[in-house]
Amino acid sequence: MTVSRYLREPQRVAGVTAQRIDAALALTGYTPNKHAGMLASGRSSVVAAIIPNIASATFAETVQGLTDILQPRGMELLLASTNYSVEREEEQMRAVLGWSPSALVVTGRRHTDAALAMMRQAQADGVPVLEMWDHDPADRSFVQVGFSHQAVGTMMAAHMLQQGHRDFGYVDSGVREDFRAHERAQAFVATITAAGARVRVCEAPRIEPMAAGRAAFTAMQKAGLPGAIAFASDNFAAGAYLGAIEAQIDVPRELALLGFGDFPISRQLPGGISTVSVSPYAIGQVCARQLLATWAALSEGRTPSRRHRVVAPKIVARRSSQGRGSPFNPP
Amino acid sequence: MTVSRYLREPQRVAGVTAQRIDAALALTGYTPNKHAGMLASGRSSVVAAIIPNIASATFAETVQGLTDILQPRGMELLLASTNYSVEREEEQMRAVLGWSPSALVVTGRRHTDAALAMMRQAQADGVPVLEMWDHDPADRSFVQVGFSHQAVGTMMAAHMLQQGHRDFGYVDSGVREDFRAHERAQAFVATITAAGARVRVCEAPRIEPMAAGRAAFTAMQKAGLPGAIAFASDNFAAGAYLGAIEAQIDVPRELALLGFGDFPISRQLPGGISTVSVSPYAIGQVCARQLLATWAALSEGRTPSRRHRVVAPKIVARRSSQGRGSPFNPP
DNA sequence: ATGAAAGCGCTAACAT
DNA sequence: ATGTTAGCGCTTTCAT
Repeated sequence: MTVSRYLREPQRVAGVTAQRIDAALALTGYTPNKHAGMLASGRSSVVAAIIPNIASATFAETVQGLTDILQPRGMELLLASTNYSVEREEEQMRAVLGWSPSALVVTGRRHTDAALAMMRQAQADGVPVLEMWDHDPADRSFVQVGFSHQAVGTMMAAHMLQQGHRDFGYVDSGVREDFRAHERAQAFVATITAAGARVRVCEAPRIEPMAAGRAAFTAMQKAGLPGAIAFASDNFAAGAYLGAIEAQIDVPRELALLGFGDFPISRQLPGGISTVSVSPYAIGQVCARQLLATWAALSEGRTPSRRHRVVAPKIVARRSSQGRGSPFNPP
Repeated sequence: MTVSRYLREPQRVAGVTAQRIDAALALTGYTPNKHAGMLASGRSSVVAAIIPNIASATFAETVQGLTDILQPRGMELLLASTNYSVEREEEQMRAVLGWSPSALVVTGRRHTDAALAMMRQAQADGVPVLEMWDHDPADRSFVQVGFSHQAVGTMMAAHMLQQGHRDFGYVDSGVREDFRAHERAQAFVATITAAGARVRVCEAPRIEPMAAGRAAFTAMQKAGLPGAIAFASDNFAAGAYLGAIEAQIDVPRELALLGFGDFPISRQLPGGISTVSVSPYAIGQVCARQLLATWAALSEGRTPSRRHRVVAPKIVARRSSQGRGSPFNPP
C-alpha cells in the first residue's frame, strides 16, 4: 500500500496521508520486516565482514571504522570471525552470503578455492568484494584496502640495519595461519640476510600477547641476546621491553626493539617503543568509503573503480630502536 | 520441493534422491536465500547485539565470547554500536529488530522509553532479550548478565580504605552517557565519604585512554596529590602509573593506584597495578549460553528461566594499592 | 518418500 | 496521489 511508498519516498505522498500514516506507525509500533523487503526488492542493507578475531584491538578498530561510516547510511553489519582459519572463513562466508549482503568484506588475500569461487560469484553478481589488511599489486582479483606486509617486513629490517645492528632476533606470531605476520617475518629475514647480517626467528607462545613477548625475551636471553629484536606486534615488543627493564638490560644500548602496530602502549612506555604505524581505524573507513563509491557507481551505471587503496604504514622511530651509530644517535 | 526438506532434515529423504540433490547443489553452487527462509518460517538465525563501542577491547572480547559459542551453532551476529548514546541505541535497535533476530542483546539497563518498549515487545513475541554488563537485583524486566557497578564502586573504596588511606582521588570516565562508570564513581565517593574520608573526583579527558590517565595524574599533581587514586579503567591507571614513574613518585608508598578491568597491562607493569577483574569474555559466553538455554526451553514449551546471571568481579590486589598499614604491608 | 498449494510481508510495475 | 496485482524463494501443511 501507500505506507511502503511513504517509508521509502516520503515526499511522494500527500501531506494529510503522511500524517495519518505517521500516527498509525506510532500507534502500532510498526517495524518493517527487512526480510520481506529484501526478498521483494533483491536489495539488502547488510554488509558482511569476516575478520580473524574480534577481540583483537586492531580488527575491532577496523570494524569500528566501518560501522562509523556505514551505520549512519542505514547499513547494518553482519560480523563473522574465523579464528585465523581459512576453513572457518569458507564456512562463515557461505553463511553470510545467504543473507545476500550488499557487500562482502574479508580479511587478507589467502582463501580456500571454494571461498574464492564464492567471492568471484558475488562480485559477478554486482556485490562489491573487498580484501582488507593486505595489498599485492600483482593480484587484481578483488579490490584491496591495506598495505603490503612484505614491504613492511623489508622496511622494518632496513630501519634496524640503518641503526648499525648486525645481529637480530625476530619474534613472529605463533598463529599458524596468520599469513600476513609470516610475510612480514620472511621479508624481514630476507632483507637482513641479504645485507649479510644474522637473524634468529622464534615464534611467540600462544598466550596473552604481552606475556608472550616477555617469554620470548626471556628465552632469547637464555640463548644469548642479539643486539636488536623485531616483533610481529607491539604487544610482544612491550612485554619484551618490560622484561628487559626487569632484567636490567639497557634499551636501546644493549638491546634495540621494534614493534608493529603502533598500539597506545608503545607511545606510553618510558622513551617509547619504535614501531610501524598502520591505522586500523582508517582501513575500516577507507573500506566503507570504497563501498559507498562502488554502490554509487553501480547504481548510476558507471563501472566502479577497481583500484587498490594503499593505507600506507610508516616507521615511528622512538627511543627503543635508536643507537649504535644511528643517524639519530651518532657514536 | 524435496530439496528444502533435505537441507533441514537430511534423514527424511531417500538415499538416491539425496545423492542427486547433493550433485545438483555442488554443480550450481547453490546458496539458500535466508531471507526467504526467514520470511516463510518466521525464524531467523541472527542474534542482534548492540554495544557502546566495538573498538573497546572489553566489548570486543565480550563479542568474541558471544560468537565463539553462537557461531558453531549456526547463528550469525548482527552487530550495532551506539557510541554511548541512548538515542543511537534506540535507532540501532529499531534497525536490527527489522531483521527479526532470534535474540536481542543490549548493553546496560538504561534505555530510552521507546527502546524499552521495543525490548518488551520483542520479549513478549518470544525473542529473548538480554541486558549485559549490568546487574540490578531490583530490576527484573529483562534477564541481566553482568554485575552491579554500584557494588564494584563500593568494593573499590573498601579496598582502598582498608589500606589505611584517608585522602582520595577518583578519575571517572569523561563519556557523559557511560552510566555504568558513573555508578561506580558515585558508589566509590559515597563509601569514602561515609567513612569520613575525603575524595576529589575528576573526569578523564576524551583522548586515548592511557594518555588521558597520564593527563589526569598530572592535573592532580598540580592540585596536590591525594594518597590514593582509583580509576574508571585500567588504561587510565596505567597512564597515571607511567606518569608517576616519570615524576619519580613512589607507587604505592607516596601514591596508591587502583584500576578497573584487569587489562593485560596491569599485570605486566612492574609490580602490577591493582584492579578489579571483570571477565568480559565470560560475560559474552554466559550471554550466549543463556540464549541457548532460553531457546531450548521455548522450543520445548517450558518457561525459560529469567534469573539474572551474575559474573562476579573481584579485586586483584597487586603492589600499586598496598601500603599505609594495610593488612598486607603492616607498618 | 515426494509433490502441490498456499502464503510469509513486502516492493515493483502498472492501473486508476 | 493512491490502490491493485503479481511475485520474490522459501517453508508449511496436506495430499498422494
